[in-house]
Amino acid sequence: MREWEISEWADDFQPVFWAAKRALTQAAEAAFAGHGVREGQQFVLLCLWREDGLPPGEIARRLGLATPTVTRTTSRMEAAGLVARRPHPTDARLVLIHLTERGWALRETLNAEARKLSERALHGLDADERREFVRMLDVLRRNLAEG
Amino acid sequence: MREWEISEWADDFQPVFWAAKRALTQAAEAAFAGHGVREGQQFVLLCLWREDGLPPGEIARRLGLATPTVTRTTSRMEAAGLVARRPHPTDARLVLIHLTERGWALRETLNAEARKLSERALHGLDADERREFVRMLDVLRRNLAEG
DNA sequence: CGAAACACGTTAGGCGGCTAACGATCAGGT
DNA sequence: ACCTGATCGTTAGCCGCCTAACGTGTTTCG
Repeated sequence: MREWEISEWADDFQPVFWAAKRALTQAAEAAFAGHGVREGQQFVLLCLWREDGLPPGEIARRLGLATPTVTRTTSRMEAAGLVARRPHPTDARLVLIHLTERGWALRETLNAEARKLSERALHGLDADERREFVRMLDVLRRNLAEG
Repeated sequence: MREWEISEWADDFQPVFWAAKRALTQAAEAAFAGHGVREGQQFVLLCLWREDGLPPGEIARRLGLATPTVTRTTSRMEAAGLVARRPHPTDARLVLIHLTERGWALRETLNAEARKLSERALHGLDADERREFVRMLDVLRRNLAEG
């Protein structure tokens, strides 16, 4: 039996990764939804907790996202009362995204929620395995990063 | 991008996974787009190559997706000439998704494309590491699977 | 000093994922 | 035979992600 007859793909890496990705996305959505934060917004918050008052393009650059993604995400977050838009004092092209009190207030809560989620996701893997796992994920990202 | 020295979360597992997931999604999109197949549709094709003529609900069950996702995806694939809808001979509730000639013809091409993508993604990891990686991804999925 | 080149955010539109609600069909119990 | 309850596919609408096109403001250079 030749190898390509055993499984369709050379290995089952892609289906397994795909399934894991959807599982984590859904679990994260469930974990954050109760606090009015949608999956994906947590990384924007993470970014702003580290440095508040960034323009959308800079957030996109730091998170590796396209700028329109950040524009629309922050619009929704603004509607949800998490952030506020303010004009840049000297450069009228720029818009600065600022955390609201509510955005700051969620910091500890969401960090705890994220820790719980990671713990649940990685349950059964010891510290070495977790390190290896994160390392391999990063290898993957670097391998696929263009430019 | 290299901006990830996250100290906010207990570990940086989630951001790294998130970045890897987007990288793989985009790379897969790029790999399949030239053949008129969009990211996500490859798994429906994989499913039908194994067993043609399945109803949407069954495809959803096998792939772990919600039924409406499959309904819409197969609609787009129908418009793209990859599959065709046919009524079930005895049960009028069911719709059977059949591969077209074009859907069958892409089998080897897309498998080759997928192998290339996996090879590129996992470059630098030996066979043992790849097995471990896939195993840990599956642990993750099982840990997060509800029910 | 003015026009071209550049930088920035937004809008428009597409795909992939989801849940909720709807309509149609089949199967079971009375 | 009929009404009830499952089962199935589709529609509608939300969010996350993307690219392309647009409009406005800034910078640069002739």
